[in-house]
Amino acid sequence: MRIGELATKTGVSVRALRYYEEQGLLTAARSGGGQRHYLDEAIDRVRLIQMLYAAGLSSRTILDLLPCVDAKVNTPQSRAMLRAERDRIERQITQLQQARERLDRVIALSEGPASGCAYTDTGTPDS
Amino acid sequence: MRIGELATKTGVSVRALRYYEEQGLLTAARSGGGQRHYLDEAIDRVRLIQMLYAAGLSSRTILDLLPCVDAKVNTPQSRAMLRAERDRIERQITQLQQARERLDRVIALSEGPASGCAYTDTGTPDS
DNA sequence: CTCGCCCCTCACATGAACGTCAGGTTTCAC
DNA sequence: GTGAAACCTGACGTTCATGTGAGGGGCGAG
Repeated sequence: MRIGELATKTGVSVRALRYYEEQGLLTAARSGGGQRHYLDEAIDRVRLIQMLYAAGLSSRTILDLLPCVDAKVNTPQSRAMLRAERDRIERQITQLQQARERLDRVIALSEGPASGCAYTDTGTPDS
Repeated sequence: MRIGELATKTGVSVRALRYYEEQGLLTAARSGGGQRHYLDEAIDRVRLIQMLYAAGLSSRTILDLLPCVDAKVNTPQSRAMLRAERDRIERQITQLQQARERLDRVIALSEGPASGCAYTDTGTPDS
């Protein structure tokens, strides 16, 4: 499969895919004229990369972690790295939960007492 | 208190505080020569801003939300905005939890079977 | 062979949240 | 009143993950 198809199937832009390759996160075979060809596995790979990006990891960190995830590199260092990142994520989850609680409190206040708000407005009213 | 002290007390850089003001997130009185003077309340304000930044909100979004949080602006629109952001945060928490689970699985694999790893290495070995 | 669509490689642009340097002013302790 | 520390306003630099052309080549259908 060529790059456009992979882009479509993963919902990631062509540019982003080239960028992933540039960063060493994704590899592709090249056919005669230099066009990239991907295996089906690339789809999962891209989804994993996206997941880690969404978790706030940098491409550099992802590059370090990928060998641990798929090639099963397994050294004390790699385990420490994995745990470190997981802990980072945990801390971030905690922070997010605090922020959410803060917003929840504000929301409760605004919806609660003396708010002239008996209805529950579940969507943004078209402005 | 002047900007340097506020920076020290909040752990945020002077530059960042000026940036917050530039973005309309933080206001300061000016003394004769143009220097910023902050009330003690500014400390909490900055901490709130940091919390929201940490939750991944943009300065623009924070700017929109702050009036709801502290000036108690309370309109259907503001409530919808608050809920929208809280939901965004919730979704991000979910994504992070998925990423964490993924890492947990990898960690379990690497520490578990046939790993020559009977000890539990809780820290990064000084490299 | 040629049209059209997809692909290629530069390489500059973007936006967010600051860092950093330059050149100048204010404040405050002494 | 004076010198150093802290502050001021620009304004350009940085990093990251892309967006966005420009200019040119690959490749299957007819």
